[in-house]
Amino acid sequence: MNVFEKFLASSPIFKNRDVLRHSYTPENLPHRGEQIEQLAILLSPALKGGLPSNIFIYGKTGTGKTATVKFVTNQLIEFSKKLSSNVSVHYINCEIIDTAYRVLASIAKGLGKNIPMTGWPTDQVYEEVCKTIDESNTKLIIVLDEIDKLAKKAEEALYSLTRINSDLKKAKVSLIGITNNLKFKSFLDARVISALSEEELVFPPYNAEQLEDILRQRAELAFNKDVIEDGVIELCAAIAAQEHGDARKALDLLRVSAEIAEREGANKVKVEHVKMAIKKIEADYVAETVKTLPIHTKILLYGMILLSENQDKFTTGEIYLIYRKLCSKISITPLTQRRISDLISELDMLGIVNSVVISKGRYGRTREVNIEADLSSIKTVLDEDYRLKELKNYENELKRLVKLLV
DNA sequence: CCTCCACCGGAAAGCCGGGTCA
DNA sequence: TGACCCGGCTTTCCGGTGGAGG
Repeated sequence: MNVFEKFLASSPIFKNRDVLRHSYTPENLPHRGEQIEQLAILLSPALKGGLPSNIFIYGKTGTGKTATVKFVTNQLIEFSKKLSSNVSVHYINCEIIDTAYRVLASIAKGLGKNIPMTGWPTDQVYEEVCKTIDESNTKLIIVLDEIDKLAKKAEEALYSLTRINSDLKKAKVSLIGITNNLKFKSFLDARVISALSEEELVFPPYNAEQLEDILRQRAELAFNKDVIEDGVIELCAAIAAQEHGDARKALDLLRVSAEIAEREGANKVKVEHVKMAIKKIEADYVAETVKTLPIHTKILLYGMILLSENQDKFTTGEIYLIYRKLCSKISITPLTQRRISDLISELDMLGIVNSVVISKGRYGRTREVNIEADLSSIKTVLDEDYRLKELKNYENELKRLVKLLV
């Protein structure tokens, strides 16, 4: 039997797993009716030959911003074809396309004009883009997803985009900016903000009930009949609702649960699979986070793990002492305590450790730290770092030092 | 009630790599 | 091409502080 044969056999659980992926845009969006309606109203002038206002959309991750915009713009395109009015939409994810140059090149490309990846001065590209847009003679709607990623690098470009209509003769451009950064407004140039947010749309987080509806709708498409046991969807929804109502998280959780069930050879997804999925997602997060940490933070964590063998809470001072020791062993120049203090806060933000500032009276004021994430997941990742390999040789010496501290 | 510990955490300046502009 | 700028990281400096012990 060919090794691939068993993987080809149709899954007892999944009917179509793509439905659970982030990239999937569903045919209807539960509990976003209001936002869809508002967006449609704002965009409708494009169909009547008018110019829609620029729109700014806020909302945390997984609140359906991108899905809603894609949904509405797709409908807009569809409808404009019926009316044979000339409307087009260009979607840009600013996390991927993150410089002024690339944004402009991307717009040009969307209209069928290729611009070399590098080489031209930006203002020449801008002129070229204007020309191209004008030639196309269309109502162009540009969607800038994750616009905060762009703003830091290319504020100037944003500004010129907001004023592009004065450089156009026939065509018209309106912009839709999307961000999950609620503080975005405060650090952007006021001119740009006021130009961009002629209209604003806010996407509130979903609550547990709404998440359940979303999950049920997708589950219907993604799974075979009756493979999801009672309580599974409710649990996924409840967990995601706790973490700011993120639909993306809820869908991930459901998908991973089902994948675990499938791998186990089970023919139903049970509540216990969800519990395993929660653990797996958590472990994956820790592994991924720790892996990408800078070396000093890794050393710091390594030290904390050593400390945690003898005590479950430690102070900044203790951590710093061990940290310096570790640095000298692998000949890396240590950072100052002030910096380490900040690194500990960063680990706290990432949810790897937990730190609280406490006062021990006569014995000073310090931060009390304990490791929150799964120890063994952290260890595994740290052991993979070649720069920390050397430390294995000093294990006994280091353990003795740690004992002395207690 | 005062002291004084052991660190917190803000401010500012230095350093460095990468990008921009004339 | 070199001067210049920018943002992230780090150091230096330092005023501030909750509460156990006197």
